Amino acid sequence: MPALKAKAPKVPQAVSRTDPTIAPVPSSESVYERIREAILDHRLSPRTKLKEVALAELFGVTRSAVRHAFARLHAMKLIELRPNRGAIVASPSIAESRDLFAARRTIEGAIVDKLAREVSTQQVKELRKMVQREDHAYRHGEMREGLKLSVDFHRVIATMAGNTVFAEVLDQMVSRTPLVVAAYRDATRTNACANREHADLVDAIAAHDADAAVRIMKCHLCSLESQLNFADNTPANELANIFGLDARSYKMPPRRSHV
Amino acid sequence: MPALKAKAPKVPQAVSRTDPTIAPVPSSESVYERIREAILDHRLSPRTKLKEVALAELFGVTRSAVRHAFARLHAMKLIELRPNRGAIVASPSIAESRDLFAARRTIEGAIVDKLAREVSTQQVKELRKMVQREDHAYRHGEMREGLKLSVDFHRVIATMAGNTVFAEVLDQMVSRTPLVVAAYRDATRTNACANREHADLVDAIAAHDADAAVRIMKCHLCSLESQLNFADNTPANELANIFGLDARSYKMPPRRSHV
DNA sequence: ACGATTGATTTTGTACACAATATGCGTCAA
DNA sequence: TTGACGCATATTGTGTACAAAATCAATCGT
Repeated sequence: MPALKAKAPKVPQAVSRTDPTIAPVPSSESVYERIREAILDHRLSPRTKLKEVALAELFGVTRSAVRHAFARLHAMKLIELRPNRGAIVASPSIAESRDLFAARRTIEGAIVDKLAREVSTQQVKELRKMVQREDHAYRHGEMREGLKLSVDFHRVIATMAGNTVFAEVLDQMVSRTPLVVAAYRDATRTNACANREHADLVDAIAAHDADAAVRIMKCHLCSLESQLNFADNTPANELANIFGLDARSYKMPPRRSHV
Repeated sequence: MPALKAKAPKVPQAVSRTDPTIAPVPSSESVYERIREAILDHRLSPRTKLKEVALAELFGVTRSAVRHAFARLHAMKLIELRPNRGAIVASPSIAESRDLFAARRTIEGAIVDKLAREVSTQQVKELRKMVQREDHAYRHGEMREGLKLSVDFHRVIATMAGNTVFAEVLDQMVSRTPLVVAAYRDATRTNACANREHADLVDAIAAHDADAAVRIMKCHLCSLESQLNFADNTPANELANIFGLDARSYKMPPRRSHV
């Protein structure tokens, strides 16, 4: 059977020069993007193991590139790096998930407060366009596209507010949120209602009503959080989270048990 | 000279199972820590070039380890990674510095608000001890130690507040602040007065007076920021920042100058 | 039959060699 | 003298080989 462990998929990775695409983009960048997208799209579930060689062959790059991508994904808290045991898609604990939403309320509250006071008509126009596209996607049942646009909406608001530090921090938090949703979403509910709240938020911002904007944003985030089930959903992850263990490491303790 | 490229510093990484915390694991950890400390201590100035081989030989590790450390330092925004041109200590722009302080006011405000409501007597005791040690350091002229304790004070408060997401985010921001100070500090002033404000803050927290604690924290941060000189200090960095350029790349424009 | 242990295989970690790029210096022409 | 060009050197980027560690499966002892 090992015979079919063919070297065939061994792809020439010296393609850098033969590849007509622009040079300045390292191959690890695209790997990072593709894995990131997959996690945000819920195509990769929490705790999924990410094998270096498999991904390298899949994307036609070397392990080094995958490894670089892993480093960035780890910095964004999207994956967990376990020494000598590889990378897995991060699985936020319940406490961490709650903390994440609490932090988002504070930070996005501050962001919309600032934006509502300083927003330009051009920016309002752009925001309305985004809400419209998001609405369109949801109406046509394109949930995946809608989710992505919804995430982008929060990112764009953060960027518009003009504080680069906040924007960077929030980018990480917004990216982590889909992971929380994937881990704890309540199958009996739907989170498509978010769009209405986005529209209301833009109205408040357009009216320069900072207080209302802050209130709507915090309410929006609370609403998102309340749609999650921190009680008994996704039991496998739950167990692992409760005990703070990797689901695959139950056998570890015996090592020193008889000492 | 390559003779002293000692193989000696082989580090044991088998401790991984005992430490479930975040862990890229390797000997690069110590390199990361040492460079980080050096930046926080103002021993490494903004825009200082960090050569991979030099650091590798200095610390007795391989380039790979230095490279891993660079990746983490970059994630913490402590260094800048310029493709094919190496790493330099980050030099925050004026706008970025202001954004950083604004973000800290918001986040640390939220943190002390939470802490003031939930703090335990044990935690208060620990905070008072920290203030005392900091005071002791400053009184004995140990500015470097005082600065480190001052930074730690903010980190400890963030940890005590119990929101891990906030704590992580703030850790990055607090770490970046010494860089801002290094780039824009006003030589005519002293920032040793911060200690009194720390003491007042602990008093407010101990009294569970959240509003006062928030006010004092924001005031403290404003006070820190006001001690910086965003006008004409450290002219070299200033120039580079004004034009958004790397100080060493003035020769770049000629490329298309005659078009 | 169950659990622990050992060995084979898979998977990750690290050092190193070579390639690509940037940098610095010296020369040359206007 | 000034600016541009090109070569020599220095520095970073990347692929690969090897070593260390974990995983899996089958075996052995109780």
